[in-house]
Amino acid sequence: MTPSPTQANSSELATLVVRASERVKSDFARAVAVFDFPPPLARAVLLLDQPAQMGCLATQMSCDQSYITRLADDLVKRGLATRAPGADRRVQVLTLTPAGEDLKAKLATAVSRESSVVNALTATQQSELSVLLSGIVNAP
Amino acid sequence: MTPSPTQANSSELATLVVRASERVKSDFARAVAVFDFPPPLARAVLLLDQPAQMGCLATQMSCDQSYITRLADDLVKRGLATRAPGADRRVQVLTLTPAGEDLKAKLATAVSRESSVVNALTATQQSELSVLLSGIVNAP
DNA sequence: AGTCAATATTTGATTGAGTCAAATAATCTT
DNA sequence: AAGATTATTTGACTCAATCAAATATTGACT
Repeated sequence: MTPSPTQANSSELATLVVRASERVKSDFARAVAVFDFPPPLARAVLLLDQPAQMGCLATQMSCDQSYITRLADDLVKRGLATRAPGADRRVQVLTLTPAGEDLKAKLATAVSRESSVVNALTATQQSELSVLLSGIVNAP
Repeated sequence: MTPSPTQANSSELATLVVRASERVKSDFARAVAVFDFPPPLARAVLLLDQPAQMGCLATQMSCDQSYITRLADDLVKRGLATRAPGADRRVQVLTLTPAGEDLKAKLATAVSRESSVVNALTATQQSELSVLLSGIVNAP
């Protein structure tokens, strides 16, 4: 029995998903490289909408908390954020400095400008894509 | 001016693409973990349809050639492939051993069984997705 | 008040996936 | 035959991220 076309194509489709993601990531990396910024750090800056506690950031980035500690070290060293204990003094609250807010705005613009997702698809296509990918992400 | 809905959603869509890819990769990793197999090595095995020269494999996996050297070392050490000089004696040709072919078949089955892309989308949805992602991947 | 469990962050060590540069070997061009 | 090109290999290294253990604080219970 020859392999069903569905099976052959599904593997190609899986690699296409991965390649699209690599494209998204490289768009992102290229956009932030201009600012001499490692992508994970840029991601953290863009997620800091309001002062956030570190564990929360770890959840959003779905990574280990200890990794956030190191990103935060870097942000503070660059003068882009401050770390201050919260009301509950176990937690540390990260807050962007004015320089951080400033950079965040520039990053957002650059990232959006470089985004193939934005540039290559119409709004309609974008929402179709969103539906399909949600199906994958939310699969059991 | 409030940010246009398009701009807000495009960043979400970008992260959705990345999350879908992470899902695809973790499906893959879970499928091959049963065989005590690092994902990149499994990927190489699945790409070895016919005897292939190493540089070619590097192109397919879009990675540095030297990385293929190390994967090949591992495959040979595990008795899954042999390395033999080709007609052009600069090149080394990788060929799956019977054990390698055997494992490859099992890997293919397991990977396809675990694939959310297969399991969560209808055939029609899969081809729609393919069109949209190609648009991203082939963007200028 | 005092103890015990749970939560948040930090540090040091380590892993995995890969790159880069230089070395070697073989082939092609002239 | 010389020099440029191509394929692979090796050693050193980077980057993103995790794990395990340590520390500090809080909450719950008695």
